[in-house]
Amino acid sequence: MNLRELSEKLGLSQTTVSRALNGYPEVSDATRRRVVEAAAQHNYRPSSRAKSLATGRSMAIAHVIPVPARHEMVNPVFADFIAGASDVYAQSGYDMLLSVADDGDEEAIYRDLASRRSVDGVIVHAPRVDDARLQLLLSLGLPFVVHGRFGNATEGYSWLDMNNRRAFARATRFLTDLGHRRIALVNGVADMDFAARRADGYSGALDDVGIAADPALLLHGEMTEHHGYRSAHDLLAGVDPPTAFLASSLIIAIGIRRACEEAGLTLGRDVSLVTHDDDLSYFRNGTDEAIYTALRSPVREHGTLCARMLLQLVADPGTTPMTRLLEAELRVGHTTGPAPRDR
Amino acid sequence: MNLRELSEKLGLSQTTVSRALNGYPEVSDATRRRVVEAAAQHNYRPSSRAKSLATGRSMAIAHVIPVPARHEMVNPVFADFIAGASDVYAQSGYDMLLSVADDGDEEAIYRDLASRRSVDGVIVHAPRVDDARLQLLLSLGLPFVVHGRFGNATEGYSWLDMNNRRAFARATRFLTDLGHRRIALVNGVADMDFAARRADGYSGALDDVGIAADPALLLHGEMTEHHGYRSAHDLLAGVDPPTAFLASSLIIAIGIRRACEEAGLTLGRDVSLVTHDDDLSYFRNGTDEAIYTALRSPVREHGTLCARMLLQLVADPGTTPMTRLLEAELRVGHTTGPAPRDR
DNA sequence: GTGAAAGCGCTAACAG
DNA sequence: CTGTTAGCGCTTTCAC
Repeated sequence: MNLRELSEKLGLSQTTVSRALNGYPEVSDATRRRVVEAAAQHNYRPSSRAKSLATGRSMAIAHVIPVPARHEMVNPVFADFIAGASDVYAQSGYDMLLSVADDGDEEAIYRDLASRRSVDGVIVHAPRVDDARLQLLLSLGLPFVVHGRFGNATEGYSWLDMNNRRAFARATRFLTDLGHRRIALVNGVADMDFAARRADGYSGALDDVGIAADPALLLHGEMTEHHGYRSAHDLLAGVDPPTAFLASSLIIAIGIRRACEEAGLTLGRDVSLVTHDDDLSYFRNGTDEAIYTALRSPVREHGTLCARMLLQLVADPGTTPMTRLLEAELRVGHTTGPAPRDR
Repeated sequence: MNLRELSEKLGLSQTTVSRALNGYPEVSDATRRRVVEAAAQHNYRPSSRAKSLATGRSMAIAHVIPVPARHEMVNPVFADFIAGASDVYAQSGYDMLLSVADDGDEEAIYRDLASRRSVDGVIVHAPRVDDARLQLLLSLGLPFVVHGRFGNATEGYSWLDMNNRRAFARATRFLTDLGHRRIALVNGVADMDFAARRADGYSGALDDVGIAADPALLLHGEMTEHHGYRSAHDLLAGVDPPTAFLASSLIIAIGIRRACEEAGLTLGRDVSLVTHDDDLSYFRNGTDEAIYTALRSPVREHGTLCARMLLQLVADPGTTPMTRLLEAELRVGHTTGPAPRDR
């Protein structure tokens, strides 16, 4: 059923039917009622492509998520983020386009999206410290919101980020206050912006209390259980092992926990663990928590916030860039404790 | 830059330019070269909406993924599946639309997709044993492929599934052969088709070797770490605890492992663990494996296979339904062993 | 309050 | 080999 058929069936012009359905005021109440009813009855919905072509707005938003080519791994935090965003889109009548980009041909994807005009805006994931995408996106003229930031370039575009530097400085400081002096940070991939800021917060906090950062205790890698396990395992087997771990994600923390347990260490007593917690729904359920001492930062909410920002930007392209810095909440529980005196 | 502008710039008709770009044979080589070059230079790509409207094909596929409303949880296996599928789409010039459906208004989403003609086909996720969606989808006339099956309705539509029944029968039999008689199955939500088949395989295998199934050992719930942990924890604290666990997913297995470790039990010695392994990239990296005894079943590959099936269906709507049943591979490692003699 | 007509940017007969 | 023309299904002036 299309507009023409529906209007013929009603003995009205396409114009009137269209106006009635789109809430234009100049339609009589009686007509509108009749039209709306017939539309519902015949299950009529305007073709999204025809509508897009006529209005010039595609009513769709793209999310471009990077997949490190060598691992073909998708970071599950995207799932939560996307769930949050898609709520917003659904409520506003937008569709969500998902593009999985092999590291590297991301640029081609953005160009494609822009020149094919398939979406009205883009959410950019996983920005790196020094990322060519920023210039590209600005030049493309496609509204976009970044989840995170592009290194020092923090102005001239819209982004939402959590205060990674402060969060990790705070967690580090929390551990040094407990007497820990050898604290390992099992971090994400080094050129990711979030990882750089976290490393920064960590080093800064050590500096503040006069502890010389040991490069061996700062480990970069993928956000995987394996990275957490391997890093912790190796450090614990080495000389002068850390008494505390700072994990850059819940998954990494789970790997660390496994290594600690295998080494016969009890968390919160023999060794402490603080993690950044993406609030992965997969691991949470009710009040129980697998890893209890965490910097809480709900990604799903990030998704809804970014989506809202973008829709606003799309609705009014003249808007000046919006930025939003969120603070993580430090929740203390049974996986941390004072540094063991004698080891 | 649109087709009109490009053709004017070249002094050719839109038709010729369109034909040159779309690889039609009747264009002279010289012209084609000139056109292709100009298109590349001006970064021209046809508007996808205009193209869709003209051709009647939207060149997009939707994935509808359900999110249990109460948990707002997204099962990460979707991420892997989608990564696999999106590869296929990218190569064939298709876009991927992602719809996150609150349990319940899934039907509205399919109707919407169909009547707005925003996609050429749909991948259906998480079918239930008795699922109203099957009839709906058939009546909608929108090509679709189901990842899994709709209970006993295994014909008249296209699906790809793994042989859940056989896989779990096999794993169960493997454990009974090792001498286990009390085997717990920590399964997914009961009305999910995959969970029903797994329970079926499990009970059948117990039956075959003359073990009376104890209902207390069959636990249904969400695919979360918490469900695994809680189930195993409770069983281990109860009377006559199981000597082996069968986990319906890697995440569940991780929860089970935690409960076992907390109870002071060593996997593969005091208690055995076999898991269905979705091959979640998050947990895999290199050759290391967190849980080693597993029914291997690579979801990412399921994604590419389903996508290929669907594209074929879309290309030739007359195709008879395709079905594909994959076998899981049982890999045996250090998390299983004979049943402990005395407990 | 309603309708006729133009046009969004492309593809696809049909001519030549 | 190239061009002319007529849509695809909607929205949106502009008239009435």
